[in-house]
Amino acid sequence: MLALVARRFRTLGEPYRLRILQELEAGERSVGELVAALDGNQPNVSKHLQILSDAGLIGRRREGTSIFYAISDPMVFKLCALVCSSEAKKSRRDFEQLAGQQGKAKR
Amino acid sequence: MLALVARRFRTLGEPYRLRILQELEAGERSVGELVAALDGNQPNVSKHLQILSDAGLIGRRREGTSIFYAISDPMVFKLCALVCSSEAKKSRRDFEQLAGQQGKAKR
DNA sequence: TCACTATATGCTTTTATAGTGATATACTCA
DNA sequence: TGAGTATATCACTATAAAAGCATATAGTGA
Repeated sequence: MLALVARRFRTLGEPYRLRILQELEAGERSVGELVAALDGNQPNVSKHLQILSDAGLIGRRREGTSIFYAISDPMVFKLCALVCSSEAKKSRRDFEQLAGQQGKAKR
Repeated sequence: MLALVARRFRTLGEPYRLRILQELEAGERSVGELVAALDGNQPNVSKHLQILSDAGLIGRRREGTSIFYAISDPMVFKLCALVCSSEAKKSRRDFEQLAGQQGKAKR
């Protein structure tokens, strides 16, 4: 169970995959569109899409020879929002601590 | 920015670290206590604690020669809860899809 | 069926990270 | 200050996952 959760987090722990999700947040995209938008190479994008799809985060739909991917579990954006706000807090803390140390150093 | 978020997810993408967090959820623990509870070796636990600490998820407090770690960002448990519920949904979907396929195969 | 396009997969190299044992550091007490 | 204990760090090995290239598969239209 714990391993499953860890696996899910790891799936999200790749900047490139987050970029893909970000792009898909605006609406569904074909592989080609993603490759163009993210300036990546096609096999690599396909592989990341496979991983996201296996994790159940995105879904696929065929249209002619193209395949369109779309977010299937909007939870990911809640997760990102939580992490972002937490990250912001941490940055503030780090900054204040740094400022505090410099204050001490001056005395 | 995106890289920071990814990094945070990756920090959580390790079963052993999740176990540590789970253990800390019950209250602060010294390194030795964690090593005993998780049946791990000390250097490894220390390294994971370092990583969690760098991410700002846990904090440290010294008491004599012992160092006690404790959750400093309870957000992690919200994250886990979200992932767990999403994981449960996915499992249900997978199961139903499998059941559907078997139904077809029988005909 | 054949050429063409879009996407997926296999294979190899590279990189990142976990685990492990030895050792260093920090603290306490005699 | 020296012995003893708790924790951290170093150096190494092993493993997993990403990038990249070549190639396979699936669909379309002539």
